[in-house]
Amino acid sequence: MPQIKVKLKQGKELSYPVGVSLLEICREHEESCDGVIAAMVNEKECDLRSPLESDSEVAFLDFSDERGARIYRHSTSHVLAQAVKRLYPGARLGIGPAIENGFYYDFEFTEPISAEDLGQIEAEMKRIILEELPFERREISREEALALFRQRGEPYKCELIAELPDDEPISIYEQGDFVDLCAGPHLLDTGKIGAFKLTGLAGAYWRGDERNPMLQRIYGTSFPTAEQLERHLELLEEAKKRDHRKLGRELDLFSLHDEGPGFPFFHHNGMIIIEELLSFWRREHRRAGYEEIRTPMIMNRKLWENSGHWDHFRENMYFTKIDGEDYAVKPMNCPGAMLVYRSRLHSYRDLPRRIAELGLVHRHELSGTLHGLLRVRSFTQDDAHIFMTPDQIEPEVAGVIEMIDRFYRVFGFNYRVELSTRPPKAIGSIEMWNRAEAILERVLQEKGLPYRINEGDGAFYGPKIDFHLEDCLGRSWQCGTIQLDFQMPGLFDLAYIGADGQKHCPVVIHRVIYGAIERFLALLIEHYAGAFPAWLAPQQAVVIPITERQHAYAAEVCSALRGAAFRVNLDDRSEKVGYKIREAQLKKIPYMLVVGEREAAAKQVAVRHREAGDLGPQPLERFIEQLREVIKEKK
RNA sequence: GCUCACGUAGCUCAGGAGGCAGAGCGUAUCCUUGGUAAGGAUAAGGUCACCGGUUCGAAUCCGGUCGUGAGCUCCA
Repeated sequence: MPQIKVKLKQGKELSYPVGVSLLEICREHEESCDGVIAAMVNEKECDLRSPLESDSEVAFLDFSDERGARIYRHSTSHVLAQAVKRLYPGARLGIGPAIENGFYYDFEFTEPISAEDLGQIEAEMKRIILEELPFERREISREEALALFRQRGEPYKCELIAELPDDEPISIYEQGDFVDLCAGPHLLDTGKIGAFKLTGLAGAYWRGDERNPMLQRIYGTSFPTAEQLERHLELLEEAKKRDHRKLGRELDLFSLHDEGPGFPFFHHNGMIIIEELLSFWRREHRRAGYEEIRTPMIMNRKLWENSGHWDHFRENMYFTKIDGEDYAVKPMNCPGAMLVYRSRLHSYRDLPRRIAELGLVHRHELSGTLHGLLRVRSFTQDDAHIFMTPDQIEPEVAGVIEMIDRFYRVFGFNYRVELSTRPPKAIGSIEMWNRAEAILERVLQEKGLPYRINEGDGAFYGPKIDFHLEDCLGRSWQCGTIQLDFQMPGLFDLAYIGADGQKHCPVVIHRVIYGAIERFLALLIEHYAGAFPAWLAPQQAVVIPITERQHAYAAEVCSALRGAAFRVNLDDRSEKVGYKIREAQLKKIPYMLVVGEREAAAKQVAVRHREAGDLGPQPLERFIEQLREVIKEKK
């Protein structure tokens, strides 16, 4: 019998007869096969059941490997689909991939199901797991596949098969009475699934297109052990405690009202944080050579026709009539900045001209997309438009990338970068777009920033580099963005006089750092779980007298701190220290200054820090210096 | 906008086969002056989201509207 060479990850080289299965190799050479989910054969994911036909490099995957976890959960989604087909034979299958931390499967039910039905489906899944049905792969021809799924009444599967590329082998996986079109690989059998839970039910358009029918998507997750599942669910519960909507109410930062859906109301505490973010922002921007302007909220329709917004953004805009003429509430700041640029002549020596604006924009977003402060209908962009000569593009884009990185580091945010390319609804020539995209890509590569390409997601006037941050549940939100624009300066007839004495059209970068202050604040709340560093904390310290006899001294301490420009309050209610401390902890105030008889006599304060606890007494002056330092360092 | 779910006191939530609206926290007043995460007493507080229907009677059942949540689509 002919032999093949098998090289294992550990470097061992073995010889086996052709057709040996990965499972046999695993049994011989892995300490335990229990946790092994699938294998990588020459960098390709494979079922353990599959035979080896030629010399191969083999590595086994368990749940700790991201690919292993994905295969594990994908197999769970097949069990879900099997359970659904047993309970609802008329249900049609959509797709059922693994996602981050779980999986989903889309179905079209004859009658919509509700969340209460998930329990029954879970019970059926448990039965399927106990049946230990093997996942069996088969490769079949396109005709066979179409016939099979047509006969089983699966039009969505047929649609997928019809669109598979010609050279792609079509594989199906069978487990007992269930068959699914699937590239695989899968677990050995359904019994290998340890613990799972169905976590949600939602609508989802077939193939993500709103013109298609809406299917019902069942979400779930699975883990090898019940303990791991339990821990995951607990982590989710913990994460929900950081939710900015909950903390925003508890810390009195902002509120949302039926009277203005999507239009947030900021309270005093929220305003303090915003003001700190903005003054930091202004300092940094002045230093980086930006000027600041403010343009009107409402401008004439003609401006929006000129800018292209009327044609490309109208469904997101609000309108009004003034003296019988159409006006629009600005959804973007760029046209205003264009007018400011155009209000005087420019020499190439004036460029780059960096014009910033903290502009409040309004956009009509679909009601179903509103989400706390993360998705609103009015928001403040920390915008700037950089007017440049073409040869200034790369250094300016690089400068903005550095600035965004500098800002996000201050808060300790990890971010993800995307390059968004030409959308279907775009203005300008394809050549311009290609050029602009190439420039952005080049700068990203020079900066060595890892990035993902987001095909067709650019603004209508140009491609962009987007910076994404995550919320408490790991959902990703676009914040910073750098958009390159060769179109709008031309539409507004902008010019500068070049070294050659001729008129030239400048290029523009649209960019934001925070993105929207509202969204950034929401992410900050979740990032810090409401416990803001002292420079941002609405209240930086609270003075806590122990008895009424220290009220006068406490008031003195409080006004000394206020005199030093700190945000401090005096808690002179007739409550016990423990009570006041508990309340200050819950309000996440960084410093609590307890003053009793001893402190009053020695002109001291007993400092308690929100996280570090009791730090003991110290002279008031020393505390003031320390707090000043902490605030300056933004720690 | 679409799918499913939800809407009871400032907050968190009970309850309700159709018959006087409940708790804890918070708030107010009084007592208590207490050394590092909840001292005690009393009280106030709700057209049960809104509009309509069924009914002798609706917070409860039905329909609609608005809002909210999880997703989808869309986006800073």
